[in-house]
Amino acid sequence: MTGPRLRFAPSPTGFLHVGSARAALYNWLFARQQGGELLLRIEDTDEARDREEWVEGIFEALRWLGLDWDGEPVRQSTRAARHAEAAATLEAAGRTYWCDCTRDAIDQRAHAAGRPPGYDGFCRDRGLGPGEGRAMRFATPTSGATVVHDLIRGEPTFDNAVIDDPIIVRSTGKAMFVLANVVDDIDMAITHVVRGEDHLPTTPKYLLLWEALGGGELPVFAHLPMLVNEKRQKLSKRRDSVAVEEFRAEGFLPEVMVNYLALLGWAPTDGRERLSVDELVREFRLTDVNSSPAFFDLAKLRAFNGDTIRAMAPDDFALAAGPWLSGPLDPRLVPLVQERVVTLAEVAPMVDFIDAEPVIDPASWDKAMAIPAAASVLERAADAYQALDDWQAATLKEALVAVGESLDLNLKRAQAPVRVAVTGRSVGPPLFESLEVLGREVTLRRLQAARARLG
RNA sequence: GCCCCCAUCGUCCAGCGGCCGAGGACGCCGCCCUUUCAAGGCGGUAACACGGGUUCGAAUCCCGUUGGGGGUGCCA
Repeated sequence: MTGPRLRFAPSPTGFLHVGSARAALYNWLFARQQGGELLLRIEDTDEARDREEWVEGIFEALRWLGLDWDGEPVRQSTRAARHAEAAATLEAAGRTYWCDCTRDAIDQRAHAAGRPPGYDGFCRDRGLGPGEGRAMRFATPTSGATVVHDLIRGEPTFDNAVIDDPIIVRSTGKAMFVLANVVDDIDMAITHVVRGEDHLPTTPKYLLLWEALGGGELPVFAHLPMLVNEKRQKLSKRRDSVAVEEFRAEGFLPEVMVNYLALLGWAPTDGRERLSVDELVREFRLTDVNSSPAFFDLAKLRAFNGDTIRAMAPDDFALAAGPWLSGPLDPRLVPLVQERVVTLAEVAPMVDFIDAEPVIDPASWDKAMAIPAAASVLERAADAYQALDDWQAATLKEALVAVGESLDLNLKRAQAPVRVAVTGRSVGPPLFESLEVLGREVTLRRLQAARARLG
């Protein structure tokens, strides 16, 4: 007995969004845990919307997340002959008919008859043959019921009478999604179909087609809860910015994405939330996945990312942040910055004053320089730093404490003008370590420039 | 309209008939620490949608209501 065979079957119509990534992850976790296989199928049959660049983007995003797959990805577009063959089989078995109804005609008939929208089987018995503007429909049973066996949802049951006859071959001769999907799953010997809940309503058609094609043992289904936005609507590529590639660019860590995504719809029962990939593979249970939709909470993702960054070895952190920086970050500042960022992209703006002249933030300036003694602080700090023997954080701090005392200011207040003068902002890494790295010359120049600016 | 799915703190989860006067995490609030900002420590706020059943006992099972979502394409 071989392991289960799963598939992730995205259509290349955009970036990989987090909902798809979550589906890919759950497929991957289950396959890896069960010693099965995860196949990749690119459903590129929508010429109007598919773009080749998205295909490579999907591969790249999956690789970044650490989700690998078995064998070469299957391009659905290369399987047209098999789809046509399957359609011919169904036609020969008398399970199909040709239809020349336009969408308008269908709608008008429904409206005129006061029936709900949807195809009415108008062409079922017209005996039409293939031809211009004619599509092939699959004749679904008019009685009985079709049951979906779903690991997550139990057994959703659909009356066959309410299942419309789907178009399976377009008038162009190309297979529609349902047919291609079923034929490919049969040929790829898929045993478990793990996908979004949005596919559940079309699953009975899938099942009926599978049986009509003699696909053999039916796959087991697991329809995952949708990922929703703050309005509790299904995440959409257009409306919501949720591309995996974007999170990557913003400096989220791949293991954090995987950890967080895994928890959207599933959790171990002991309450642990920070799980390694190995732990996820070991502990994940498809049957324990929730059935209710989950909101993708950026705040929690950020919390996880910050935690993980802080837990990194400083060298690893510096290495990881590299791509977001123009040059190397002084080792003395690495741990200080590491503790203060949530994403890797936040590193650069935090230390930009080191290598470039500070950009003065007006609000910070106004607040720090508002105290009457600000000018004196800058002057005396410059004097003290000019005379300082030992240019180190500890002595720099001592000297400024003394300056503060001479002006009756505590360090909290005395450091503010210096910080803004040197970094341009009121927030940033610890001041004295920053000055140490900056060096005497630059520090003095910036203190004097700020003093001059004060007038 | 019709079909299907869903329903525990603001959010994500735990709970699978008694251990629940409901637990954890994120968020939020307060306090402590503190050279800014963080981090850290401590404490707090906050939920079983509603109504019927079943049962000695229900957040947990059943039915209904309400609410939300998805589907209903010659898209996938």
